Amino acid sequence: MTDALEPSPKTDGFAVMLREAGLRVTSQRMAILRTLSSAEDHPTAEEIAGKARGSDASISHATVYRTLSVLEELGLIRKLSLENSPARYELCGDDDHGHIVDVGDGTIIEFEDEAMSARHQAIAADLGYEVVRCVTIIEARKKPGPV
Amino acid sequence: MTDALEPSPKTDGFAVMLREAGLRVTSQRMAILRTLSSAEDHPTAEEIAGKARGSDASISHATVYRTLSVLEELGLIRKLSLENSPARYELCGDDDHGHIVDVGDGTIIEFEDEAMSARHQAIAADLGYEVVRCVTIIEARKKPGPV
DNA sequence: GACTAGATGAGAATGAATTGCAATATCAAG
DNA sequence: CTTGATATTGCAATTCATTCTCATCTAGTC
Ligand SMILES: [Mn+2]
Ligand SMILES: [Mn+2]
Ligand SMILES: [Zn+2]
Ligand SMILES: [Zn+2]
Repeated sequence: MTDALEPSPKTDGFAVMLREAGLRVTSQRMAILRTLSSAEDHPTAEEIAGKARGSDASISHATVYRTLSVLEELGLIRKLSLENSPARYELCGDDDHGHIVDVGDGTIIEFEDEAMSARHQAIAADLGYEVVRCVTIIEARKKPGPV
Repeated sequence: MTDALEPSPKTDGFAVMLREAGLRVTSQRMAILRTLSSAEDHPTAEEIAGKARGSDASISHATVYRTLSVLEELGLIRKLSLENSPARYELCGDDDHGHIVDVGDGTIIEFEDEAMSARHQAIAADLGYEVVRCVTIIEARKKPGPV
């Protein structure tokens, strides 16, 4: 139940990161960052726009898209391109985590798997590459419940 | 240098699979399947349309999209939704393979990794899911070549 | 050869994302 | 605290991939 609309140590950090990148700290950018910071799920650009308007009314969707691009290049957020649906976004911690998408209802479950991440690094390294970003999406179906 | 436009044991197999699924075997569907069958890369729908028109002139792009959906549901092909670009398609063998996308030039390299696939199954199973499909995309940068 | 459900072609429509441009706001400098 | 340079924004129009509508066509069946 933390208030997503107020400054906090976490969001203040965002401001610093923007400045360090030579970008201006605008109310729109902070509102979007706060929205992502308080999101438990993986919202789409338009969902982010809707929530961000709660703290800073009338943020245009053009600004949302532009800001999301900027933040992604900055490495602050991650974009998930799922099939047949608009892209979804999340703040990134520095973990390489994967997503299970329930093909039944679209639920997204996150998971971390050290072995998998290690494999990604190794596979890329073998081919002379250095990992920039990994996307793992496991589309899966709920198994018939036990008993 | 095999001719992609002629029937072959492989493409005859496609016809059988279509019939078994209760679908009609049309020249358009076969042309698209042959195109994918001879593709070394991961073409987009429009690229597929262009090549398929070589064997069956004037296949509409609507038909290409419709056919690709049908073939995907049938499990004959796989759709890859990469970021910031139209979807790409490939025939699927029954292997769960991943893709390394060179962030420099967009090159797509395929890889198979038994350990990784096993992890996918295990992770899903742990959460009570059964894998339908896995997408692994490793965006990576070429490492400075040795000497 | 005729019938019929399924498939196609042409183009309009949709929806996500991007862009041009004039107006606005950030922030460094004075 | 002002000012000015310029990054950023809002709005609307635009692009682009993909989907849809519907009249026409065709594969498969008898
Ligand atoms: Mn969501
Ligand atoms: Mn290609
Ligand atoms: Zn996530
Ligand atoms: Zn592939």
